[in-house]
Amino acid sequence: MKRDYLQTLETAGYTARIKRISDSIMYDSRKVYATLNLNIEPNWHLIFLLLKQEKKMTVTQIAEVLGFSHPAIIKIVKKMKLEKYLESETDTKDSRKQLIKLTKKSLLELPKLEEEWEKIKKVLDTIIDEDIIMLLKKLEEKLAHKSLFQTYMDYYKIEDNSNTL
Amino acid sequence: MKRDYLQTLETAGYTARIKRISDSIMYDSRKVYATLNLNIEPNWHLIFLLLKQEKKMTVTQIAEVLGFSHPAIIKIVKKMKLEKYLESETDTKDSRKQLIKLTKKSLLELPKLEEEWEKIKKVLDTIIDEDIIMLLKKLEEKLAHKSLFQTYMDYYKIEDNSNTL
DNA sequence: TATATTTGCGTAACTAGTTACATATTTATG
DNA sequence: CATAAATATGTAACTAGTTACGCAAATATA
Repeated sequence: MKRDYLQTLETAGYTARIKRISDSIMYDSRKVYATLNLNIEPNWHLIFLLLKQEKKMTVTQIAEVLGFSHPAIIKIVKKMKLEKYLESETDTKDSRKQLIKLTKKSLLELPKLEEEWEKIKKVLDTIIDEDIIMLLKKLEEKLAHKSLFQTYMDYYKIEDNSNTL
Repeated sequence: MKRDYLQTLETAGYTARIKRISDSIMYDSRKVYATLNLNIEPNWHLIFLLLKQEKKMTVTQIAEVLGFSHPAIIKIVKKMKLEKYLESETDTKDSRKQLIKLTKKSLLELPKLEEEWEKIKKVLDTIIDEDIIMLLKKLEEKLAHKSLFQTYMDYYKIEDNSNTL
């Protein structure tokens, strides 16, 4: 039986194929970290880069900037704190806000991590070229303008009364 | 703070962006099904299409064809069985094998479901064009030839002794 | 100023996948 | 023919995300 069956499945196929690619990159990154004995998870990379640059950020800010839900950020931060890569302090002006920042350990290990990321980047560059980056942008613009769900609702003029119940 | 921050993050950004797109499509599909009061999950679509065509398949066959791990298929099948969309029988020639097939309920509801999928397809077609499909193929070919992990290992001539421990 | 609304964080329960391990059956081999 | 290896299914424990809900603090409003 053909292994590229997904390609024959049209709609369901496209989205599954995108997910397949995305998943395989993630799980492979994980394997690379494991092989290097780095106690780091793939999605931490984003947080490191972000906080290196911005120094202190709140949960909500990180979620907003990376496009995740805030509970996702809380989970990642919690784990990174356990590994002593992050610490947080309460904002003196607004006690609801938790200011999250890199620890000394992070800053110490960052050069080594950056070296590894550079090596991973070289490998990823053999897969992801200019065309793909352009296309990512195109897709993002389409989805940023209006979500797929909203497009569907508008297309068929369905009224979303999920908020009015 | 800019919302397209991911675009500045290079390597980590690309993979996160692909995941972001893939996730948003999935969660939006889920919303569409919910709005239509269809008690169906997005990834069931693939199973329906596959079994409609192939009639009977084993867990391993489905996993192979769709590119999932076999436990993933077991989970999906289990849920679809609970909703009476699938049933299975033990292969008479090889009692290890479970032959999975659509139920009468599935066959009865399929026309209606296909109608809905056609509507969803129209909306997805406003996002996914020829360029994107071509690119998907390109990416898949690169990854099919050699996994990212293997590419990394070969690139830096690291010996994978995870199997020899 | 008192009350209502918004905002920020956190948790719970869910989905979708993975790898690693266990068990049973079938097939291959000495 | 007995034993070893491969195959098929299933379970457990894990990751990564989501939505829905609760609570407290800050802000807006009557």
